[in-house]
Amino acid sequence: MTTIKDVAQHAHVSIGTVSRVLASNPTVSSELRARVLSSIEHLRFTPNAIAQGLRRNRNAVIGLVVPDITNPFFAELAKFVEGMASQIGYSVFLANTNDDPAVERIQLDTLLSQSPTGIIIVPTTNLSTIAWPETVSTVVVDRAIPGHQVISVDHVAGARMAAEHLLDLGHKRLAYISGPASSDVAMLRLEGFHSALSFKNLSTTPAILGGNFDYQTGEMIGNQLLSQPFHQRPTAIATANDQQAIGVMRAAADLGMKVPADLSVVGFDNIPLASLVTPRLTTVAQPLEEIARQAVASIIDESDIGHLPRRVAPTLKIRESTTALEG
Amino acid sequence: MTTIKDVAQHAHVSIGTVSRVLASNPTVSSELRARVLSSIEHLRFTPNAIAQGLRRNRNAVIGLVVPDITNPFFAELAKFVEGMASQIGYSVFLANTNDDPAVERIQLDTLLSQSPTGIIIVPTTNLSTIAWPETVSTVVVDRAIPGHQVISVDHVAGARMAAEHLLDLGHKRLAYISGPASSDVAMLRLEGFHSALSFKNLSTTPAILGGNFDYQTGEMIGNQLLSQPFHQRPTAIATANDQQAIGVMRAAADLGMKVPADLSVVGFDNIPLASLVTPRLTTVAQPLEEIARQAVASIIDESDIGHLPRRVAPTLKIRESTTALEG
DNA sequence: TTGTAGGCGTTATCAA
DNA sequence: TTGATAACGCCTACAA
Repeated sequence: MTTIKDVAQHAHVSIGTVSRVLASNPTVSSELRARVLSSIEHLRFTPNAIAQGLRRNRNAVIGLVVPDITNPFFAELAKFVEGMASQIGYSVFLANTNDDPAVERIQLDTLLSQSPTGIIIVPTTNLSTIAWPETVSTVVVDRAIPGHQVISVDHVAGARMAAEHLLDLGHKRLAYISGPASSDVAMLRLEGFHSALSFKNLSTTPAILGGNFDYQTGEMIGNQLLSQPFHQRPTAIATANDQQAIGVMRAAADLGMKVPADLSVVGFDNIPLASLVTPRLTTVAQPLEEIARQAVASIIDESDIGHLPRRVAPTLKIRESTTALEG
Repeated sequence: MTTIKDVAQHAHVSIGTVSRVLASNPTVSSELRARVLSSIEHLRFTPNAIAQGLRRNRNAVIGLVVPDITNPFFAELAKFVEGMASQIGYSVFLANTNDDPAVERIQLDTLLSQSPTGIIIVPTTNLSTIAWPETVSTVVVDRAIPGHQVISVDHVAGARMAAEHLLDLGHKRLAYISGPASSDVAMLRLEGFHSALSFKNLSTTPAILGGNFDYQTGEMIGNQLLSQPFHQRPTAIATANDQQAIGVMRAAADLGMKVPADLSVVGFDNIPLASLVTPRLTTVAQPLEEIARQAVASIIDESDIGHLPRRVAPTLKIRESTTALEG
């Protein structure tokens, strides 16, 4: 392993000078700078990030903590975060919590022991018990945690858009599949759904059922909902995320129902898969790249110390899984 | 930030002693050990991984380099790797290469600057130009790279199983959608497909078409294949991975064809989605958890220095997308 | 403008 | 069995 010392010897300068050209310190003569640069090139020297980290008490690393990287939504977030981070020379730690607070604690502890520059987290708990070193900045995605920077879509507005879309299509018997009651996101989206309905007079109150943010929940509750007699079952179902929506479509297919002819379905998140299932899923899109961009930026850029919650606007992607109610 | 020094003061011992209890060094008296342990507890001390890394010239970190974390297959690999790593106190770096050799180089450079214990990589190039420090062990997944430990599924056997399944069902006009010719994996799977056919006498030679390992390729080539006149188009299509297979099913649906009645489809990988699409996809399953287990183990366990390629056996998951040829 | 030296938190070697 | 102390590779006052 070649060090700053080797470079110094090779260029016939002191290690201080090498360090300064590494830091682009302007106080070094162009002559020496050239010599050092060529030595660096010649020796294929890369500064030891560990040593830099120790010295600066801060490693060029960003921690990304998500409930489940297998969830396409988080995978995409990870892709964007990793892309932006590596562009500026940062590495990213990936940590899965499996939605388990105990695991989350441990993950954060080992992450913090690495002195990351910052941590981007989609938390499963309220984190209040964690001792955050002041040196590591954090960005919370999707959830509001007191004392931390927050970035997320406007969940309420998004769910409202979904519900309004269904209502505009003439649907009256709606159902909503929510996420776990312990999830702020689930509650916000549910609130959005409700707020849209409060403007209309519906002959029947919509069924609200909750579960997890996964395919299984969608399939199970969908099956339950759609197994009801014709005149009771919903003509449209909105869900708290795309996985659930796809599960619902799966259940509908298993029951011999056609989407959207027999049933309209709207999801949330716009995961890549949403545009690939049959029929293509109408859904509320999160501007994930923008979220990742802001998250990384606010970690790197220390000038940005305002703890204002940032809400980014969702957009409704109308595709094939929704249609106007017939007759 | 509390350090080993603080602990030493609090426990009225030297920092050497604290370091020794941290290392579970048996040469420390049980009395002092107890004092130190309680001080550690009391001060909520966690050793600084960066400092340890500098001293040991090796950080408790594993690098995971994949072409695209958005690919469910790699996402699942990441989940398993991360799970096993964090269980033993290791963190994992995630790096996306986008299948770009130049990006891969840069990613590896910044990764190596962090002195990881090892790197698990699904390479896009042959890596020969990279200078690997001897201190960081590597495991290559899916591809054989001279000089590196390799773990992968038996691609040839897997593709052969898929082809044989189709032949057993009576299909005669087969087509195969391959991956990029630059990919070893694609070539091995293609070879497996061919080897199965060589046993049978087919009235027509199967169409072999190549593209990328993604939905789009499957959809595009599928469309092309299925747009042919009835008596020319294939009755069964095998693909190089599940995304392509799902793309094919998408194309079939768009053309008004039913799977499996009008067309049988077999994928490869068994991504989570495979069992959720309609119809559920018949596919060749990779034992991903086992691959992850072996990869992590061979990085941590230095006794395991044999560079034997390890091939793990695939299994065929027969689901709903394949059926016997009618008439 | 350049060089020297102290220290970041830890481990490991050497005495005691 | 324990306590000093010298590195590990780098940055940054401080001197020159």
